[in-house]
Amino acid sequence: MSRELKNLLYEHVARVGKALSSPKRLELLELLAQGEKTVEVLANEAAIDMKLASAHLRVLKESRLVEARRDGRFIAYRLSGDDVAALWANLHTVATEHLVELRMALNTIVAEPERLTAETRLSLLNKASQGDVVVLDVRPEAEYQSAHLPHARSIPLPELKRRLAELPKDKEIVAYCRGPFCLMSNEAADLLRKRGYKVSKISDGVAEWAAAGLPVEISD
Amino acid sequence: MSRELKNLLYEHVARVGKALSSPKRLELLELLAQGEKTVEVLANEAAIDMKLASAHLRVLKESRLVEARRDGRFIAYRLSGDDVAALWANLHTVATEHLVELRMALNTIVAEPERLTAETRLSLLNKASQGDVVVLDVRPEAEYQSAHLPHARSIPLPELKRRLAELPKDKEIVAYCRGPFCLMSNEAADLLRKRGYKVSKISDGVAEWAAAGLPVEISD
DNA sequence: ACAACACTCTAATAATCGTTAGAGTGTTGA
DNA sequence: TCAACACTCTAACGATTATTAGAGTGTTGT
Repeated sequence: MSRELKNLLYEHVARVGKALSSPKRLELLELLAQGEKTVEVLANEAAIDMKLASAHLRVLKESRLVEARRDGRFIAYRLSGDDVAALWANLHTVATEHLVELRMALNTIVAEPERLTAETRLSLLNKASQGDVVVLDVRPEAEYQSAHLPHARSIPLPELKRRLAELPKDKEIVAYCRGPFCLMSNEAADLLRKRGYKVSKISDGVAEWAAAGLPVEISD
Repeated sequence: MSRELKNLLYEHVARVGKALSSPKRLELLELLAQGEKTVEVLANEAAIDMKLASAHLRVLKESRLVEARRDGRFIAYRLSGDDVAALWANLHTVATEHLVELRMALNTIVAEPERLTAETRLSLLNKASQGDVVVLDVRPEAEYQSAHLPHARSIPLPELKRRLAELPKDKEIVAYCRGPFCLMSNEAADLLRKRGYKVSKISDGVAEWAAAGLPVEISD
């Protein structure tokens, strides 16, 4: 008697799983984890047709992972909650942990599969608050405004070359961007390293950072 | 140039999402979160054909969420790691949090949608360790052996009626089972309440408990 | 009121998935 | 060595899903 009701429960959860079963939707979700964005922006950044982006966003909306809001002629989407960003972080962590193919694919892109531990994160937070390291956010400024790591400084990747003067040569610099699948911080680190800066990169984005239970800052 | 490589990453993660997109697979995953089980047991408990169970388990295995091990004539499946159980807990939490339909469906089954907070869990752990409450595990004994909440006592639901003498009438009893979608602890609580016991039920199973960062016990 | 814009909705196709049936594989006990 | 067992694999079907095109909707600026 309760079997059909139980099946109903699993079916509802499976709706969320289904929303997470398409690469494009995951990419959109990661972009939305950086902050609210319009369909046009999302389509551009994910390099897909706007109609297709709209269709995928509809699925995400029906599974209640994202919410939409009309802003003039634009429609802006955002995650339904911080727990959705945490779910995304959890999902790609499990995938990276267990899927050998994913780890190999990651290795062909960046020779750095190491994940941050609770200690490295805390020590970074500590050093950042004391000014011992410069935490560098290389995402677009709007995403920095939406949320960023504590004490982080914003220099979007395209502006980095002409804003080098803002960075100290004697301090350690730690660059980050959208998360483990984002290459902006790699490019930034390569650029800075060539110019003689002491720079490293971390794979965390704000979603991963928050999912680890650490605080993020929001620019008013 | 890096776009195809990036797509590859999302495709791999989507494989895990795809594995989570079928109600039957989620049910199997929840059963496996209780411990290692054979295909036959899984098929019986999920009330599906063994061939179908085998097919679903194959998908789960290909997405590396579960592992298989031959044990004589039987093949036993288990989760690939604790992070998989945590992912399942995270998934159904997000679903329950945001999907109105799921919450309503849950309400028709149990009139109790409340989720445990960090404080309730800690206070339960505290009271249990001091013997102020009896934590009662009503799952099959094998699942208790595999992992159970700290200080929990095992009385499988089918044996409860004839083992009432083991439970005190003056102490608070807290029953639990496989998780928020499992009804065994509800049945147990109903039974005990009718007999005059001071009993309540929590929605946590070992997966939810562990996902909250709390320790679980394993019987040797 | 009208055109331009930023989407969304509907419809239609090809590709993929869930489920079942039947044959095949590896293991155990006689 | 053989039968029984506990699965897995292959093939096949109907049912979904991804993607695109074309028409439709609500908003803004003139």
